[in-house]
Amino acid sequence: MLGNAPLGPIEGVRAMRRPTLHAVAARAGVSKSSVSRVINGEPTVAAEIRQIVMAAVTELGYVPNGAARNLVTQKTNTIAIIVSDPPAGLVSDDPMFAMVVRAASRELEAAGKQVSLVLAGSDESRARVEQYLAAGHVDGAMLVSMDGADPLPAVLARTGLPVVSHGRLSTPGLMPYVDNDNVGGAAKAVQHLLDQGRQRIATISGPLDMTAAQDRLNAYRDTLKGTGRRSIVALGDFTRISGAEAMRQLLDDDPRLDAVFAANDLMAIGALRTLREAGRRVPEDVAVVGFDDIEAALYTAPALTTVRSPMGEQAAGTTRLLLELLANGSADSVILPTELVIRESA
Amino acid sequence: MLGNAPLGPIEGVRAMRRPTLHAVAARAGVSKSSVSRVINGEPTVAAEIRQIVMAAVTELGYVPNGAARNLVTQKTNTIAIIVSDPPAGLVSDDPMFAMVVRAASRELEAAGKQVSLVLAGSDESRARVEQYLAAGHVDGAMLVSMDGADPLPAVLARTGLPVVSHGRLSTPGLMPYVDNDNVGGAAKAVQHLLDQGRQRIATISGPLDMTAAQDRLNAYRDTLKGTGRRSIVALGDFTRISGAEAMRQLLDDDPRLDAVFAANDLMAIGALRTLREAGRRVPEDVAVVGFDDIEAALYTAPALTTVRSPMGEQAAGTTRLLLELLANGSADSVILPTELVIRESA
DNA sequence: GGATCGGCTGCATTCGCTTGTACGCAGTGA
DNA sequence: TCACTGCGTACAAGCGAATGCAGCCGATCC
Repeated sequence: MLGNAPLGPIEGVRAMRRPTLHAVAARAGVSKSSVSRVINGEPTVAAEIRQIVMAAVTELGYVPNGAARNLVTQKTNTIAIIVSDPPAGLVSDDPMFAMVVRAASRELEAAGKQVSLVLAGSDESRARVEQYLAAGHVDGAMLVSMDGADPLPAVLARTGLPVVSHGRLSTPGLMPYVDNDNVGGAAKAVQHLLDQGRQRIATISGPLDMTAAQDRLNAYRDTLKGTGRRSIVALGDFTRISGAEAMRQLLDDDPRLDAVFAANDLMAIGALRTLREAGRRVPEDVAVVGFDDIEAALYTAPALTTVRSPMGEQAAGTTRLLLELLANGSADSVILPTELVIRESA
Repeated sequence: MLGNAPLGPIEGVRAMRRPTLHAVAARAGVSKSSVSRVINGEPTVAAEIRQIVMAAVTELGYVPNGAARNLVTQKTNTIAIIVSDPPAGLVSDDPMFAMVVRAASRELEAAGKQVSLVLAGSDESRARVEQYLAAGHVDGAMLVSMDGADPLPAVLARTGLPVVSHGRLSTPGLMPYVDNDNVGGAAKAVQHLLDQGRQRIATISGPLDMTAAQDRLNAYRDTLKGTGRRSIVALGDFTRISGAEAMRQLLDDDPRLDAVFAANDLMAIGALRTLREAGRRVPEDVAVVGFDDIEAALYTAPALTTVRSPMGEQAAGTTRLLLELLANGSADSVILPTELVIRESA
């Protein structure tokens, strides 16, 4: 059906086939094996031959065919970054996505690996992902922001493919991961509010099928425990809009609250808007603390007090973990420290 | 150096080789060709045989090997998304990146294509990109946010690989693209400020090696022309911090300015912070208009008046353009309309 | 001077799959 | 009954590169 461009719109030199190993060998007057050895930098090649081959390579502009190489070596030099995709329509400018994907890609490219980006959304697409990985397109995979209900991690772990996770998974022991100290960070945030003498401290939680949200909520509760304060919880999903809505609900539930700990900065930003609309001053009337310390936290009015989680570090660390797993066959999970950053909002 | 896992940490069933076409054929008692035809959904297969083959496939859990398939078909079903990467260290939560990569990935996966994400940063990495594409790893590529100085577009265009660009390139005619109406949008923004009776209208420009920044700056100048107002320009690089700094500089240059058009929302957000620090009220003292209408524009205080550019649309459109190019051998560039969104800041 | 050794090369096989071609079989018309 | 269609199937030839193995060479040793 395709092929020799019968009268297609592209005319002229229809991309004369790229030169092959064979062509280079012929040009250099040596065997294919020798060319292959030169290309792969094997030391068992006479300097003179190496020269001749290199000359032929540059002359012909030879580049080894990836598919052929993958086929025979059974390796692809490619790593999949698998990101759970929010339901369609909900296209968000999630800073997490940008930071993580970018940092991980950099680390992988530095290690000479190629990156295959996979969005795991619907069930259907998840089946595709499984097929894709089973087809041997990649040497390993890195999971990003999987929720607890997702069956993908378990499936992947069973394939025998080296896999690591960016963030702890609900099901323990499936694969190594790099996470940050959500519990410690959230505790510091709430403690800071307590230290300020805040009496009614609410929280806006993330989606509870994600461990980061669970950890942060639990730490909030644990830190409040024994202080005589009750916990006031609203549920969000880590988006700005959900933060704004949750804040509205919190104000309804307890109009006298004087502090809010949002489980991430995006929701904190949403909460700030609701508070402004409600005529509450921050931090005088209500103190707000976020989590993550995304760049935007520096630009809110007032600037956001938050917990710094080293996202770039975490992504790079996860990548290195995978590379280690690939090299050694094993790797140990890592927890990165978090730190309170005090600005204006609390 | 590697290979048969002499005494590596991974023990036990070392992933018994995946079944091959051959194995399925043997199990089903037919030839490999028949299995291949069934797998590829060719109609010239008897229903009975198809059944038997399918049974064997599911029984053995067969998944065709990607590399082998790519090798013989000379296609990879993979598209590269090539994003110019800011210099290391400068890891940003660029909303553009998230939106574009996500939208494009979705569109590609919907079309059954796999996505290869490539960060083009240093010169060295750019050479790698070229090699990668020449190695036949992908069927086509999509360029994102290339600056004018980047030689990559020209190189790629010469390889004969189908390539499209997200956003117009400085060098015209190299490849089709999808852009949005930067000129029209910027004109609307500035006109809005004029309509308000603003007298001293400044602008914060983006990096001038990008066409989007050029277009927006030119439209600013053209719109001001003939109104008796002079143009006041500061240079940014599309980041928040650069917006904040540029705003500081503008206030130095002309303390009496009463309006600013920032070439994107991120810089507008930075400008808002500087204005707040300088004690200027927005919009009473200084009106601010941004560009892009990223989600964050809804959450600034005051909410940002801006020009909506359909980023997700643009990314999806660029993807479809590439698919069309792949299918037809040609495709026409597209310009998407932009629209002024009036909120509180102007 | 002849056997041995070590360093390089080239040959042939292999990876797993697609596809052009030859061929078998049953059904049809003469 | 036989040649003729046609549909479907099996066979075999690659796709392009990596690699174990044999063989060639000159150099070394006795």
